[in-house]
Amino acid sequence: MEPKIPEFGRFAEPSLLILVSLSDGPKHGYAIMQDVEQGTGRPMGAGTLYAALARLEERGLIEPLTPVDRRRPYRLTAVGASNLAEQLRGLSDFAQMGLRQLGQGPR
Amino acid sequence: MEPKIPEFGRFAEPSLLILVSLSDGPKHGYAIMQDVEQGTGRPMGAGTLYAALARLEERGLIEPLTPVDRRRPYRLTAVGASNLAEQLRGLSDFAQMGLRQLGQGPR
DNA sequence: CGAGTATATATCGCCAATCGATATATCGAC
DNA sequence: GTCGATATATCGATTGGCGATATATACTCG
Repeated sequence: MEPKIPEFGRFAEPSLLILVSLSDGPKHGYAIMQDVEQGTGRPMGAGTLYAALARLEERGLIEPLTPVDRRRPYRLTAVGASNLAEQLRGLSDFAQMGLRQLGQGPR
Repeated sequence: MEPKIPEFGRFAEPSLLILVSLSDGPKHGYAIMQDVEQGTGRPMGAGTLYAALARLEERGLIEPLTPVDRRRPYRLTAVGASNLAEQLRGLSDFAQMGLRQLGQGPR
């Protein structure tokens, strides 16, 4: 396990999925659910989603926009975006390294 | 979030780290700890490690070899290896997709 | 109009997993 | 013989994910 890989401490799958979805532009919760389900093939339960949204906001990675009707949209903050980029780079490096070590070329 | 990405349900960071470490060859717990710490820069506590090892064994992803002295080495099973490969491929695809969407080329 | 489905958010409780701390024992070096 | 490194084990607290349930509005089709 030679190469150093950067921070991706306690990376929560649903949270990452949410951040990636939001990197496409602001969305409200339900739209994120659909987007993620459509992208992964697996639905993300409402419990998971809204809990994760609350945590992400609390940590300043996303921020709420002004609600339209019943919709409460969120967008990535600058911090959230750079944090996401860092995590994804770390994940990518890690995956590449792992695959290399497994003896199966990096795709 | 267009492209479909394969299964990597509830991917546990420490477990993945352990599997990747073992993909390099059989190791006992303490050696895994050192390997991971050296590879990530962050130490993995003993609690996390041995709990994860127990789970991985229970699920047939790793198996114990005959102990030498105090050392209880483990190695990847075939199932563990293919499972790991699958997860890493999923992670890699996911990371690539996310980075692309973030507008920062795939490295 | 009325029924049923889709949209939309919220919350509760269970369980799985991580983390930090602590315990215990052996080994090697000095 | 003491100290630090090696080695494994376990406990308690916290976090986080998941499934279920609740509630309300909007849309569509007959």
